[in-house]
Amino acid sequence: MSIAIAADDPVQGNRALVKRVVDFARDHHFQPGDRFPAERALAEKLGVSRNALREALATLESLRVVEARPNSGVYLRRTASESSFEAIVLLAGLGSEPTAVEVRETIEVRAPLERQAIALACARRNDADLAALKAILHDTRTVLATGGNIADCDQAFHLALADASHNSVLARMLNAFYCLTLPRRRTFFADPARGAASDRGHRKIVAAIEKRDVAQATSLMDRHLGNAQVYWKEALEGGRGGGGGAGR
Amino acid sequence: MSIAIAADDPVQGNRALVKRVVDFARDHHFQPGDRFPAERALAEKLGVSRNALREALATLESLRVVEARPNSGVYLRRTASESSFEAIVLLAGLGSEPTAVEVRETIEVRAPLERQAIALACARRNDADLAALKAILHDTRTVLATGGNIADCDQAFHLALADASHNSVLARMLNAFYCLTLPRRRTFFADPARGAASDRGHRKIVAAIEKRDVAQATSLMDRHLGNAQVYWKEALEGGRGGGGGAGR
DNA sequence: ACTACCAAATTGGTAGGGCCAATTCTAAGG
DNA sequence: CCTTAGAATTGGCCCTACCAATTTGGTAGT
Repeated sequence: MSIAIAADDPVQGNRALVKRVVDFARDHHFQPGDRFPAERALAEKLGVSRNALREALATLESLRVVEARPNSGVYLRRTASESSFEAIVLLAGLGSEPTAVEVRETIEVRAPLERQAIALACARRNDADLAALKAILHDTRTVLATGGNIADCDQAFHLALADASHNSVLARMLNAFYCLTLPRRRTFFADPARGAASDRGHRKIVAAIEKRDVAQATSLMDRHLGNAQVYWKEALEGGRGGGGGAGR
Repeated sequence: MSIAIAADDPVQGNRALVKRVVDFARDHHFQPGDRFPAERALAEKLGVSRNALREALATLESLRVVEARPNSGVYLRRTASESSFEAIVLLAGLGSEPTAVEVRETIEVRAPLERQAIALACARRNDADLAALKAILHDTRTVLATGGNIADCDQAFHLALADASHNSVLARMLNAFYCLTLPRRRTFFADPARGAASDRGHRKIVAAIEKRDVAQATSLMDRHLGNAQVYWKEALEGGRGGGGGAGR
């Protein structure tokens, strides 16, 4: 597939510092609008130079997580309405588990996008797209036959699907959403039954895309996303640690 | 309304430097994967300190526009598939006009999100949401009566609509999309006829939301977005400068 | 007691210096 | 021609210093 995965490289360098700054806010029970210590003080407290801290703050500011007011201070934004969408992905990749509300909201956004992607894929997919999808299905079968974990295959499939929509913005966003649930996905697919079920769903979807049957394809995708919703609901209501869902 | 608008503050401080770095890449006809000059050299060429440049690069890296490889250099990413969604908004705010492809792709992503937002709004809107929407409609009428520009009212309306979905992720993303077309919107609404037409559409949508009529509301929204598509198509095909569309 | 005003401290923004570790390039040596 | 050791390059990081704007505190005048 053509899209490089984020997952392990979101600002890999100062990634750690960015996380520490976020942790600082969390550990101090920051409320939206709260002010961080002065850069000099915070840098000393974190044991880094002011330059390094400022680069981390520049990152957080570009993600709209914080706001730096000249001659005043650095303030935590009202994340609910002001912070960047990518910030959620970043924070998720940083280790902060998403809350139940974030998961619900994310699913509500992802669902119509997946629906749109598959609709566009039906209309625009070319032979190369189809071949790529089928190749991934073949790989998946091989992995399943040996009892392996199909997490990588699943990711490849969804990326190929997003590519087939021939909309790079859409592909990017779906990729971001996918990465959001990456940590749980491998655990999820540890159960071979889930892998097999996922594979069956994928095959039906590819068949619908091959026939360019939009109605059938979107219907199948809706069912898939419904499953994802169920999994997440169980995982979150059932105590957060159940190794549960990362829908397909 | 509750959401603060991005528009004029995306990293206001080093915003200018970020733009200059992007411009540098553009002016030098950078291709994806191309390497920037060394930080020291680039800082001198841009007439800024290395620290300031590094903060700008940290911003661009967090937006996945560039990638810094230690002991190697800073490289331009394959923006089509690797750069952040927010990067488009940033670059748009920086003055770079979106390309026709970007506009098409953006509309294709925005449409299902608006659809989802209005569906959720029908299900979850409370009296306060409805009151906010109606208050905006009232303001709009006042502005229209005096022949003013309803760009601000339009923005307030869409923000209130996004808020009524009670999904902050969705609201954030729609806000970002809205900001993408902000520059053209005021020009668009300079024509009072367009403002009046937009207002009529808004009123129908509010009525549908009040009745919690999902089918009616989404249908109305689809029609609106269809208009938007037409406007953009005209604006882009008709020579890019037509003062055209920022369709609601 | 209240106000007006000025100076000191604070703060983010920026500059420029330096050192390190890893990579890459280069040239000497086999 | 290949190997290898050293030099140059590069991003990552730290440190000090200065600036402009704001905030803060006290002081003098009414």
